[in-house]
Amino acid sequence: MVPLAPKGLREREILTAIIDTYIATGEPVGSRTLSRTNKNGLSPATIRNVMSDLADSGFLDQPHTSAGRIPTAEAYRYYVEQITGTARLSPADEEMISSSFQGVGDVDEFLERTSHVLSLVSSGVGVAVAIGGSKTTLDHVYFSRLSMQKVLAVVVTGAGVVRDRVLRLPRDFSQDELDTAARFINENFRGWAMDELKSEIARRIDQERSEYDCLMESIAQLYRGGALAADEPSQAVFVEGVANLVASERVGSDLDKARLGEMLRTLEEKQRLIELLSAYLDARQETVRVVIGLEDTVPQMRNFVLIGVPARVAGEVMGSLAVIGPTRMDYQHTITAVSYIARLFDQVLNENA
Amino acid sequence: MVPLAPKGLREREILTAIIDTYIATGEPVGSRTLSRTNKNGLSPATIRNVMSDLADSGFLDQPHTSAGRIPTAEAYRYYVEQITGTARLSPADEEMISSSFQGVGDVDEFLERTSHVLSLVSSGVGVAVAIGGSKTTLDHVYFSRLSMQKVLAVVVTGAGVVRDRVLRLPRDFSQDELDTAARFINENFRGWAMDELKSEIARRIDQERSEYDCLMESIAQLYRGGALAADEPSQAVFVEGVANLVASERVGSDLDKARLGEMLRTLEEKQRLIELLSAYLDARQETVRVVIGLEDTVPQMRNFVLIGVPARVAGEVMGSLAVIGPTRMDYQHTITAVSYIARLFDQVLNENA
DNA sequence: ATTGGCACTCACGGGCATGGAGTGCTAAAC
DNA sequence: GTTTAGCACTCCATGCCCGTGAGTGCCAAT
Repeated sequence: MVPLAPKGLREREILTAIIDTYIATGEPVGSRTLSRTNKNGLSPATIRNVMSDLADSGFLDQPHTSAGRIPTAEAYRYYVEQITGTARLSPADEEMISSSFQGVGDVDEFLERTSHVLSLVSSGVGVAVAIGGSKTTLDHVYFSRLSMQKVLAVVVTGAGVVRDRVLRLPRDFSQDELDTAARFINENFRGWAMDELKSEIARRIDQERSEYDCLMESIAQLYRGGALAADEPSQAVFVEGVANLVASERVGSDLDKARLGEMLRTLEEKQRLIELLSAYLDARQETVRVVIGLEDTVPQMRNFVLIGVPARVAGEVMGSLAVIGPTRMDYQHTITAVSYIARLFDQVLNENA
Repeated sequence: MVPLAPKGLREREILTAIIDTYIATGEPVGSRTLSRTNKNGLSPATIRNVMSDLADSGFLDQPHTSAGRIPTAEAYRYYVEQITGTARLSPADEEMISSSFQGVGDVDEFLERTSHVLSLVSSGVGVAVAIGGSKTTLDHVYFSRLSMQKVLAVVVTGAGVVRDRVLRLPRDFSQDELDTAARFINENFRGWAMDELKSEIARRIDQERSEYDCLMESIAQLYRGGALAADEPSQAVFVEGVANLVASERVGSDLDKARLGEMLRTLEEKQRLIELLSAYLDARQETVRVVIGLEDTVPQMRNFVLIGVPARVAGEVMGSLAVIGPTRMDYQHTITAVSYIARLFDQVLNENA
């Protein structure tokens, strides 16, 4: 295991300077350049020695023998830890961001705008996914007959999330039957956790199989039709800002067409994104997580990082917000922006509770 | 105005052959190549003469003096007209496509899958937008109190489209009030066109301003809160397959990073896409429209074409389906695929009526 | 009308020299 | 012991040259 941080003060200073200039320029940085830019009047030779040490401890790489050095993943990890928590968003940015969420009513809408805003304030792709957590509770359901064997089911959860679905059922239902079924569910199960509710209904269906009454049979059919599927992975995935991947000068020029294509493809695979985010973002963590070294699990994302955080409303996880961007990015700014939006998320949607 | 089609039979044959090979190879095609590939034993010199004529009448271009010829927009238009209506989708493709729409319940879901399927079967980007046409009719509404001053409004239209919205209202409503308002609307306005309904309600609100009764006042507030906004541009835009823009070998290599970036940006501007589609796809037209020369209105889409069709359910336009792809594409296949999906759209969603 | 022949034009790719940036090492200076 | 200057060496990027190949346009012959 490589050491988590370089030992000496001098080493740390120089490493930070290298990363700063590399992020700014994108060119491998050499000792001469550094000696000129840096105020402490160290000669190129001295810096060379330090750089050599840093390379030995795994913080720097060189693309080829006679090129400058570039930071390794380890170096970025050190760098991010270094700057974490030191700054806040500028008032102008806060204003810009929070005004983007004016008039947002539900989670999906918020997430959609999130992906948009994140793509604007960062040099990466804004990603937001909704996870229908199994801890969501039922507020009420509503059924409406649309046509022969077609029923509209609306489920409102405790957190104010609304899901509607059109069900295709094996037999026709009258609106009266549907109302009765809805009333029964609402009176008996308001406030229940969705997964408990579902297993309870499954249990009752089983139990009363022999002495089927009409109501239970209706509910059984509605249930099998997927009426209560509000907690199924809702698959709401919002991705915006892919243009940044090609337009931003920050993304390495080594991103050739083939890899760019694979990245775009990956970003369009919603299931994949959900897995990716849930793999890296622990629901328990409160703070923004910066994942450097995405290529370990997603090879085509070499030189990309994930900056994300679980999105909570009143403590309950409703999804994730993240930026997927080039390692060469303004970490400071992006981290604070992601964090700020997560705070807004709670704040804005809490009013629903 | 350039002539719509070359005159001679020989000219037409050669033009078609040129376009075919250009679509296949992507290289400017020269007289020698053509003379070898084409069965009719014409010498390169003859072909050169014909090509020269075709260039004069505006069907061919040459990138530089000593290169082969490439088809102009006009040539593609001729080509598309030529092949229109001559072929059907292979049974395997039909099977693949129609199976992609298994279990689809509502318009948005269908459109989302459409964009996906189109991106798979074509070498371009699949686009599908929902247009809340003003001719939609009301089936019924349903209001539900979520919390203080927050109300869930669900609008079901005659075509079976469901829209839910969370309203933030100036005062609190009890569920009873909401039920009364919903009942009033449902009993009086079922089957009305949404825009007539809205102006009628606006009229009544105005008229009864003096002798406000309680019910009318509730409805006024719900209406102002946006309860009936089901026909507002629903902004549902689905875009998939942008990876094709970089991965497909069909897209011209002249698509440099800058332009690719602009295209991606354009494809993410939903409003822009809606305008683009509605500008080119006439709601009255029944058949697939092929628009060659997108660069006239959207400069960054040079060398791209739009293949689209309005999506109808029982004659009512619900949106548009389209492919935006490189001029070098399999027109035959894409056109039939788009057309087939439009037919499926009607078929699948008609069951809702 | 069609064809063969011929000179001319470009784009593309390989080979080669050049310049610049950077490293590593060693020996001297502080 | 740390820092620095000097020097040889490596490697990439750039620019240039030039040969090759594909293609055109034109003209004269069939």
